[in-house]
Amino acid sequence: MDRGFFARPTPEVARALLGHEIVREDPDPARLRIVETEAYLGPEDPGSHATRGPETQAGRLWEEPGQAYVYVCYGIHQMLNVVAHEPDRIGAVLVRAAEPVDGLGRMQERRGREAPTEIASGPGRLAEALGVTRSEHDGVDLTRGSLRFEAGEEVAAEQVAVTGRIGLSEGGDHLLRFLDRDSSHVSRSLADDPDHGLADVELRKR
DNA sequence: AATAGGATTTCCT
DNA sequence: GGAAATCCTATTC
Repeated sequence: MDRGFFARPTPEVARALLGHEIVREDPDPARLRIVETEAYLGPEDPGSHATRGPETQAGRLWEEPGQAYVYVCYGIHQMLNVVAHEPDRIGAVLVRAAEPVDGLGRMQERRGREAPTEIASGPGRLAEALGVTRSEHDGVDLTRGSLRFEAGEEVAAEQVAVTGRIGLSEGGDHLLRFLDRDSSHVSRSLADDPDHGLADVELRKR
């Protein structure tokens, strides 16, 4: 995926990433198909780290699209985001879940579980499966290099759902979580979100 | 099946 | 010192 892909409105990038792949070459190859993402906007979004301001680690959200923003959540889990926004704007997309395509064996080892649906069905799980850490990967260019996005097959409009974001104390009601409604590799099923919609319909309302 | 509690780092008050 | 964009295990129904 080239830089231009990420230099668009953040929710649009979150939706567009579904179906594409996140790959890692070093130290061993892994490839997963992205099935769930969330958009985090600028300081006007109460759920976004941007509320912490540009002088904090979240200052990454102000920088050039296409680079990784990796932080630690609850002291344990690494969260992989990609900076994504229009010029002079702010935001990033959290990669929340993906389906193993290649390199399953090594990912099973890192995760300590067998079932393919438990390899990367959650942001902390996904980072662990790929071996992504804040110290190693925060700020790396995800358009090229060992850890990067690669073009896969785009998910059809009628197959992409939007829901509120997960795990937020504030701003969770915004419809900014995007998922492949047919995938069994998501972090939580659509049925658990009474208030969901069709992604492209919601995006058009802006 | 559902829920409760523990793990344990990083950043900011 | 406390909160944080979570996950796993154990315990209970």
